[in-house]
Amino acid sequence: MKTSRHTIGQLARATGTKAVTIRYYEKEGLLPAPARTPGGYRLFSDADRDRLLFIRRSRRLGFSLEDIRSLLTLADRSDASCEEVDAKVAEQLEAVRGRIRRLRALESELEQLGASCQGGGVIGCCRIIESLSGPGRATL
Amino acid sequence: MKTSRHTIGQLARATGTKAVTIRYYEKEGLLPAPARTPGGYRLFSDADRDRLLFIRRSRRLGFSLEDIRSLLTLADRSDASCEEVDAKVAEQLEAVRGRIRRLRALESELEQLGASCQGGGVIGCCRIIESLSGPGRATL
DNA sequence: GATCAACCCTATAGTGGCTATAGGGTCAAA
DNA sequence: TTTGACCCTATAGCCACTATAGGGTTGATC
Repeated sequence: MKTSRHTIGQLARATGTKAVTIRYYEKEGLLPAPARTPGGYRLFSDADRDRLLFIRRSRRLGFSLEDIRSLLTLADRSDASCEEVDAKVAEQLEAVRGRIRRLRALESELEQLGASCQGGGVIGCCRIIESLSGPGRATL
Repeated sequence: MKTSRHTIGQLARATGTKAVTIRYYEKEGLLPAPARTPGGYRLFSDADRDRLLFIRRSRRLGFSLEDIRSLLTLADRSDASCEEVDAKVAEQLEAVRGRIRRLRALESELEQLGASCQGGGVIGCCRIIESLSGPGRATL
């Protein structure tokens, strides 16, 4: 099984990533500068493809590019300890849980707001607008 | 009770909004251009403060500035029907629920990922890195 | 009236993670 | 050689702010 070379379009289709995004990752230093054809087209190796898949999977899990940069650095040093990786995952999990909590609070506020309006009325007596408008607890 | 005038700093403190943000809302047309002192300082009325509070409450509920623009327009025409307002709220509620669903999926993926690593090991045999790295289902 | 700190002004650029556009060049098959 | 699909770079835009630079105003105190 020889190592094949792929154009950016092939890589894009194979990974579900847009070509512009791949170039962006390269510019950000997440992907190494690939080989080029005489005409300047990028030629990616299988290793490049694997690295890109790693990035995309991590992004899907909500990691920032900065996080992914660290994860990649760790992944490249196979003698490093697992602890940092573990910590990053735990941290991300906590961040996600925090976001869920805040969204749930939002959800119930919006439910209440929606329930206050039965429709058919006019703005003048709209409870939603009323409740967004005040009462102004802020005394200036 | 006379209408008082407030500097941007007073308004900022009263509404929990940074002065730069207030100026930004003005530039975006969400707040009207306020009165000015001879020296050019902004002077806000109580109506301005109420409008800003409306904006901030709506933002806290996750509405975009574009949504808020519509809500403000509706709120200003007290003879308009409630339906549009109601629809906006329902739409926002759906958006929030969608985000919660996606975050919950993320949460459980991250839980699995975290559970796969017991710590103490080295990257070379780290299940997390392994699982982010592959198996490459994408056959190129 | 001078001084001072606290406040305010505008304008511009940066954040993250892309996406869109303009204006071109390359490649491979027919 | 022509066509059409593909690729290149560079720049600007998206959202909702935030940060910074470089200055001017205000009002209380001396």
